[in-house]
Amino acid sequence: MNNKEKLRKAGLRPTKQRMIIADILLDGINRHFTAEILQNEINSSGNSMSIATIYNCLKKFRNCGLIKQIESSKDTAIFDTNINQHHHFLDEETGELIDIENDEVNLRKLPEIPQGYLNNGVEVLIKIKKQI
Amino acid sequence: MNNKEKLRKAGLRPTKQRMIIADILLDGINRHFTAEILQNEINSSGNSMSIATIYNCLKKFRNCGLIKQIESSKDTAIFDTNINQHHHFLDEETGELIDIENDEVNLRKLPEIPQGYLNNGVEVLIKIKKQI
DNA sequence: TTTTACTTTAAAATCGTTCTAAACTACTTG
DNA sequence: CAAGTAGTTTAGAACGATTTTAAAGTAAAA
Repeated sequence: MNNKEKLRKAGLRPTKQRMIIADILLDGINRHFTAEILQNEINSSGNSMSIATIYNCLKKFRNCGLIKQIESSKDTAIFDTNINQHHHFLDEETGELIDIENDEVNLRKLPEIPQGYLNNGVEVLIKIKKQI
Repeated sequence: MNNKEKLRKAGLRPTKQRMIIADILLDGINRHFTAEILQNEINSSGNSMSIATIYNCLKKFRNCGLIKQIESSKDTAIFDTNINQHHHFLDEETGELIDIENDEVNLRKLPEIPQGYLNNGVEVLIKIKKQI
């Protein structure tokens, strides 16, 4: 399925701008990125785009499940092109994130989901720090 | 150990402002809060404090391990008075966080920590959504 | 004490992100 | 294909959380 079809399937009009971003993000490679990093990649690809459009686009892509936003206490939103359930190592010093595939983690025991709620995904974060 | 001693032990001068905040936060009750919520509690306690001081203080307290900051993609920093390793349910719609005690989660298998790094804490986040 | 280093403060600045409203464009319908 | 309309993009203004500034204040050391 090409990117135009992916956008259509997600209920998004395949505009010129969304196609430029889809061509960068939806290439099957797992990446963590911020709006600013994406803007640099757009510029490097010989295109340009208003930062407002980049934010709009990221929000739409995220809401459609084309990308994920990572839970992070950094001041800049971090997105992930890996939309499968998976986990992360986090170096809190540098903010570096490293993917952990889902099958590398196994939960023996999970707590009961609160009354009236459904499980909507489990994320394991392993904080790491450089050895001295 | 009283709060003055706790601050001293953490390497922080027990100033008037830090004592006010310590009296609110270090009462043994587990709470999630933002700088704004804390400011309201300070005001309710009949005190007042510059917002810059509140941020300074939260940063110092966090760096000393007196409180924790929660990994969250919300635009406001969320802190936690529970400094023991534990986990959370997160309702992404509302942002509500519910504590999960560490012994309610058991990991059968953890990935190998990357070369040159040490494990610095594991956090499990279970995203939940309201049943329809 | 006196000194020194650290802390607090109000106000300004900064930074990421969102809003606004006008111009534009993809899609629908006739 | 033409015209309409609903959704999109844009630059720039606005916003909200947080940090910086620089001056005044305070705790601890000498």
